[in-house]
Amino acid sequence: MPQLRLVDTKSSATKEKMLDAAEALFMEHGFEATGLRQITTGAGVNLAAVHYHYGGKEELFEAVLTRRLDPMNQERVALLDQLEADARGKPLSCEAIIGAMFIPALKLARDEARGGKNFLRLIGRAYADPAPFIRQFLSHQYAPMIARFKAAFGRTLPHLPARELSWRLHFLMGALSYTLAGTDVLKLISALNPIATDNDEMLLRRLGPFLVAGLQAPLADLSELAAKPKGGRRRVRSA
Amino acid sequence: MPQLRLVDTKSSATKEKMLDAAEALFMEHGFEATGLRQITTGAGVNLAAVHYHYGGKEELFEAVLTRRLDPMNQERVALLDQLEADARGKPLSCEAIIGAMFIPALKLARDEARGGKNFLRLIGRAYADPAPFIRQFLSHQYAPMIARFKAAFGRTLPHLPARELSWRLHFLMGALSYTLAGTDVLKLISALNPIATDNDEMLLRRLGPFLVAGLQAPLADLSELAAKPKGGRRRVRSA
DNA sequence: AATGGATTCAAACAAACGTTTGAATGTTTT
DNA sequence: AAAACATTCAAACGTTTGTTTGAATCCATT
Repeated sequence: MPQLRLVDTKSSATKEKMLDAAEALFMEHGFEATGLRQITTGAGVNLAAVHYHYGGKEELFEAVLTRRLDPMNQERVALLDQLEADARGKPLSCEAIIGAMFIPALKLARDEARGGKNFLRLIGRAYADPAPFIRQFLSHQYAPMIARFKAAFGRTLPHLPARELSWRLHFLMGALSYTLAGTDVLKLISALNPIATDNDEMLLRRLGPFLVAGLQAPLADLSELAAKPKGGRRRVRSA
Repeated sequence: MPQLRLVDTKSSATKEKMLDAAEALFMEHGFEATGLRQITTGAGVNLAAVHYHYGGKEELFEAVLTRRLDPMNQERVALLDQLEADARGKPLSCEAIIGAMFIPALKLARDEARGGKNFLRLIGRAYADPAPFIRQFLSHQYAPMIARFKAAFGRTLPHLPARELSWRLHFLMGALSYTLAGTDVLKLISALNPIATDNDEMLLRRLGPFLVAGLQAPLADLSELAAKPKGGRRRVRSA
């Protein structure tokens, strides 16, 4: 039997060097815009090492994502399990469930050694990527966690129809993903500049109430919203 | 003097054919993954026409976005102006302002001739793109509209501190962008499948209450959220 | 008909892409 | 020491990339 320790630690040396370099470059330029030569020279390894250790560029990208996403989602589910165990059958609060989703992500965003905010930006970008292999990978990666949290929200908000809950989770993921990614254009607009000065702890304090209120919102329809002024005055289509 | 009409209509023929083909391909594969040769053969024009008419790939991409975004954002602002004129000094409702943001986007999403949903997906993807020229272009394109809407929301929610409002607009844009883009991974997950059967009108009815409630949420802090169970039981860090 | 500017065309450009190869080197087992 | 395996290496593979060029073509004006 081979000495697994030594073999693994050595091969892992180059493998991890490539992961680190690939992560940094994917974060900065995205998947398509990053070349394998940038990665390998950045990692100080040979070009062919990518195919030897991972099989190709796509598999390397998946490995970059898996290294961070897998533990984070496991932590999310574990946190939720813990909360539910502590509650002993009683439904959790919205705040608690949101926290279980948010805190592991925030911890990752804070940890510069694990990619920090830029890694979440990379995920946010991957979400919007039309490449089939990325979409397939992400859905496979997130499916169990999402299902788990949907069930938890369902117990906390029993009055909410299932489809409505699906939508609100959809909106929640949107706001959360956008916020964590932190790449959106709003940051570049002068009117919203003060955002940059906030720290991460503040962020949850602001996003939390927003999401809780949204999840608990009444089901009232918005028919009046469709450009019909309340006063009954017809809108004039001026020439 | 040359007959501008004929010249313009002729050159516009190829220019627009390229815009159409580029739009479709950018929507399907993204900016980086789309080649100029795919675009020009798809449009039935010569490869060099891209550089002759636009100057390069990046400028063509900007032209694709401008053609749809410019009118949409103008319509948003015009709608808001109209609402405020009708209100005669009285602050608008949150629903009304959200509608002014949402309806022009929804109209674009519905119009298959103008790219439909896929075009909004393209925008959503551009938001997350790290390429400097894209980020610079989008911020320049959106800045006036965002500032205008922020002022409107500020009048409607005077109790909200300016920074808090910035954040909530940030969350709102996230949820809205995510929803309109419709590309996110949630759709691929079986637990959330029924989403696909909804129509667009329903969408605003669901997103509206969520956002309104979020915007009007109280400012309460979420200190208890930080993984501290209410019962006072210490969390055990099992080995 | 001839001139002039606008547009299209086929062809080639250098550079970068992901991937493959086969020999050289390193490391562990027989 | 020798054999067997794992890893690294430089080099080249064939494509594809965005861009450029210069001649050909079109069209309106002179």
